[in-house]
This record gives sequence, C-alpha cells and structure tokens, in this order.
Amino acid sequence: MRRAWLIKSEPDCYSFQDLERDGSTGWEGVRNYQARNFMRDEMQVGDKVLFYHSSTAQPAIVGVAEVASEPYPDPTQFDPQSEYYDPKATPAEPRWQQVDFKAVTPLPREVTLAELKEVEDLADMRLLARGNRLSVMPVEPEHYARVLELAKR
DNA sequence: GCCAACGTTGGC
DNA sequence: GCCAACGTTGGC
Repeated sequence: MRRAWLIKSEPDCYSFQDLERDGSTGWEGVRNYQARNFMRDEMQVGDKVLFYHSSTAQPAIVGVAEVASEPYPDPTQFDPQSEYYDPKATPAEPRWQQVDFKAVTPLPREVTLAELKEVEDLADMRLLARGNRLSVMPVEPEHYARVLELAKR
C-alpha cells in the first residue's frame, strides 16, 4: 500500500462530520510550507488520509478520508476579505496550493492521542514526534494499518 | 489560560 | 546569513 497521510482539523472549525456532510472539500488555508509541499508534490488522488481532531478535550483520529483532486491554487490567498489572504500571492504566481479531500468512512471507534501514545508500534509515528505542529503529514503504511486495527476494538 | 516548541520575519 | 523577537500551534 502507498504512503498514507494525516490531516489535523479543529472540530469546532471543520470536523469529520462536516466532511461527511459535504462529501468533499478544498483543504484551504494551509500556510505552512512543509504542509503545502506534501499536498503539492507528493499526494496522489486516491491516497488514504487519517482525519485528526485537534485542540479538543480528547484529541483523536476519527475517520478516513481520501485525496480527491490534483493540487491547485488555494483561492483564499487572493481574497482580501479572507483571513487566509496573502498579499504576496498573485494568480500568476500563487504561493499556496491545496487539494480536495473526500470522506471515506468514520472509524468504528475513535482512537485518541492518549491511546496512540501507549502503542509501541506507533512510537515513531510523526504525529507523536515532540513539538510536531504540522497540520498535514505523511503516515507510514504500517502505522496506518495499525491505527485502523486499533479502531476495530 | 499556560506554556513549550517551532516557523517566520526582519534588522543588521 | 545570523539570530532575536514575535506569532502560532496544540496538548494539558
């Protein structure tokens, strides 16, 4: 299996339930170069994506999504009314790229951050790395499989 | 609300 | 190109 991904979202802002309701959505507003590069350079349509709820009482992986588009310029960078407006970006030279994600399935059971930290097989999962703040990151295939396994119980 | 960790900015 | 200051993320 190909490399998978993990994306973070604050459920108050945009939850996995919101993604299920919408079917798919453009992942706009990413303003970190590393995260952008993953979307722009490495994601492929069909890649599986773990959907993580952050900044909540029980941070947890809650669902599976999928990359649903090629990368394209994030429209909010050109919009002066948007909180994500970037005055240095122009349509001729866009700075920020995004992809669409579509909902695949909620996990049978949420897997909390606390629980992930207890699993030896996941010790070097990027999500758990010290001080990690990336909102878009790769997930090793074996880690992806292990998370789905945990979600069954 | 606190604060550690990290990314970005800008002066030099 | 260095690095201090600042802003942001995100768990707790």
